[in-house]
Amino acid sequence: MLPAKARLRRQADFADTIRQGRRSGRPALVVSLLTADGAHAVADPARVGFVVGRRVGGAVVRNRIRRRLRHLLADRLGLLPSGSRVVVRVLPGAERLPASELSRELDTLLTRVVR
RNA sequence: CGAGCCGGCCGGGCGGCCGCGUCGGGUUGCUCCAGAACGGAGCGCCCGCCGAGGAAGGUCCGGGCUCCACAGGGCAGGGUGGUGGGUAACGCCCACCCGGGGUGACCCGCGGGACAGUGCCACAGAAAGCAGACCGCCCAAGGCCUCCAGAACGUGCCGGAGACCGUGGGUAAGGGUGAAACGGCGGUGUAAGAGACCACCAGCGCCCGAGGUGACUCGGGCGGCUCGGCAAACCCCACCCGGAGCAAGAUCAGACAGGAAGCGCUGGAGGGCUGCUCGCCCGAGCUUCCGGGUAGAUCGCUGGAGGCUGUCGGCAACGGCAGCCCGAGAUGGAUGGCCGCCGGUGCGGCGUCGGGCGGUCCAGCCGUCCGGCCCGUCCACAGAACCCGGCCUACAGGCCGACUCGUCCG
Repeated sequence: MLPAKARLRRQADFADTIRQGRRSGRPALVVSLLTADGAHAVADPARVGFVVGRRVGGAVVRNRIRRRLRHLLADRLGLLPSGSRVVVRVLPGAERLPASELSRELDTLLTRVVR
């Protein structure tokens, strides 16, 4: 799981990241990344948030996909630029992917976005 | 053994690696406060405890809790509806009564009132509520026709019988329709019939006796002989209900910018959280439009109508007493992720082994069925958000117990 410091908590963080960040998508996921601009944020670790719409499924399904992704992101926090913010949007269908495919999808999107 | 019925319970298990949240403890890590010292706070790190459900769900009832100054009367509105009990309370639960279903264990019932009133009863049917009568049955007089007879023939007339036609009257037994048709059956009776009368039965009303806290049941007598259903139509009766909801509410921090119009300042605008009204009370601001700002932290927040065991009372729901235990508190929202093994159950596999049957004289081979093993696949419904008591809905599979019916054995 993600430690508490690495989570996006505020509505404004989500809105900024999705609107201004670099975005890359696949049929299952969409990843947005916003790198830190000011010098004040360089010391902070990267922070991650998830958007799972109601169309994905019921509460149980949405919780599960979010947990799986959170575990995957926790292993990859070191790859992200420090101070950056990441939002992962989950599209319907992602919950049916097996673990290996889900991690592969996430990796391609992350490398594309980080560049 | 088979079929059924009722109740209770579980709803994956074990292991490896890596993680998350609250709380408690430690800290020779870093920063800050305080500084003589003990120390305190935050961020880390280490250790330990605990960490989703039977429905956490739908949000349909009932409460606790919080705020609305007090929570008063009437009307309106809403809800409930056999009886007795349980409970904080309920629309819930238990027991019983009544009605219906089942051979039975059991199951089902939104179960007050239709002489307080208004209204409705589709289709069919003559007629759907208070009286009436479509077909039919019967009687009377009339018209017309046929037949018989008056010893023969023709015509007419008188008499008798019958069919048909319309008229007047008597009937409600029969027909047919319907969810429901003015009691059922037998007899007396009659022109035909009819509770017109009689016996029995059903139903209604009244009285008496017995049992029960009661709903009600059982028994006896009398009466007039019979009077439909729908209140989940309005309605009537009895009882219950103030409103909003944890985004309740409280504290702290922080931000901003006001302007215009209208009404009013104690003979009073406006307000007291569903409407109207009476009463009581608060009361100097209120309403609309334009423009601007904030939506952070802490508390509420989990120990409670709490669980488990024993015992006593009670048919039971449940309650009393005693002992033991502490079982989530997140806030972009923890309670998990990846993998392996085991366990289930159904499906597929022409994979493999064994057996039965059929084809061929046999072996072999082929077809089909059953069982074991292996491989693959599948293993439900569903995620706490202030907390409880219920209801309803969803749900793969499994376990336990009581009882009923049928068959067989002793």
